[in-house]
Amino acid sequence: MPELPEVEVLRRSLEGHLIGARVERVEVRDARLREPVDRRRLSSRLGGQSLERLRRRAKYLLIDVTGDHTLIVHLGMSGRLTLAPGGHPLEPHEHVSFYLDTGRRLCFRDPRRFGLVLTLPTEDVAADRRFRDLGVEPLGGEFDGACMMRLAAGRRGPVKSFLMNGRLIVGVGNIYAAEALFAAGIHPRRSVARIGAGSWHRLAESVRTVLGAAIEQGGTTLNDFRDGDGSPGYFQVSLSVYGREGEDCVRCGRQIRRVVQTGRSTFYCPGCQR
DNA sequence: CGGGCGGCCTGGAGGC
DNA sequence: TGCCTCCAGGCCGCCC
Repeated sequence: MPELPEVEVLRRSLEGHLIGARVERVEVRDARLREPVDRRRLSSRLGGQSLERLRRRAKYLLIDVTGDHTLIVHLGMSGRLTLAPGGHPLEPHEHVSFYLDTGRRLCFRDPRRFGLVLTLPTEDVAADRRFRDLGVEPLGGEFDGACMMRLAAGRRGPVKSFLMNGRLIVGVGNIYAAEALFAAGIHPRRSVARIGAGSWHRLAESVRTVLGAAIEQGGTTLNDFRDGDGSPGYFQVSLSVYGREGEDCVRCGRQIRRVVQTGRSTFYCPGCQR
């Protein structure tokens, strides 16, 4: 479900409700996520602590708490993190619940259990194996066409795989890779070795523009994305190619195609993307 | 070393 | 209605 825009929308929507709140209790009902949830660590590191800051790195949500620890949440494919009244009935697949002194409950639910909930000492986050090899933030100041060109130097393989390689660039998943390539007029199968400076510049701009627009519109809700307040996003109506196989291209009128690339669907316009 | 692919899970959609 | 297959927004590790 969630790529960078969805996690950023989630972060922004939760921030106002969570900063300053204290965790009274953590309940783990099903510890079997992508990695087993460490119940005792979660409780001892979060219990009684206040939430101080919400950050995002790649598709991870990072919540710094007093006591110098950080709660790390990754939504995987089907995860959600929402606020509910403390006594509200459990959501389906609500595997982890954080009971707050505001009378509300932060609910982590994840039917497919590809998500992640863990804590680390704040000072250890950057060097942790999950974070140390992450690539550049596409909305950060250092990301531009020249940066992409450097990252692509000496590489081969299709540009779509390059865009989705989290060791190079983070946060761009299957939806936004397709949308950015459409916006830049680049065919998803084009080899990175055959992209010139002008195209890299356009692609970098497209990535930033698409991600930024998606954030402004509350993310993409295809099935189940919700922000912290339970509100869906609206960017799905702005998608030009993703999920639109057989429809007419908004720009040139030709039919959008779907192909499979490294096991995943790729949508593109054969007229606009070369 | 880098790229491709299967596997991890469950649920929803669509075909028969 | 029910059963089967396919497909899904991410990521890791194995294989070549």
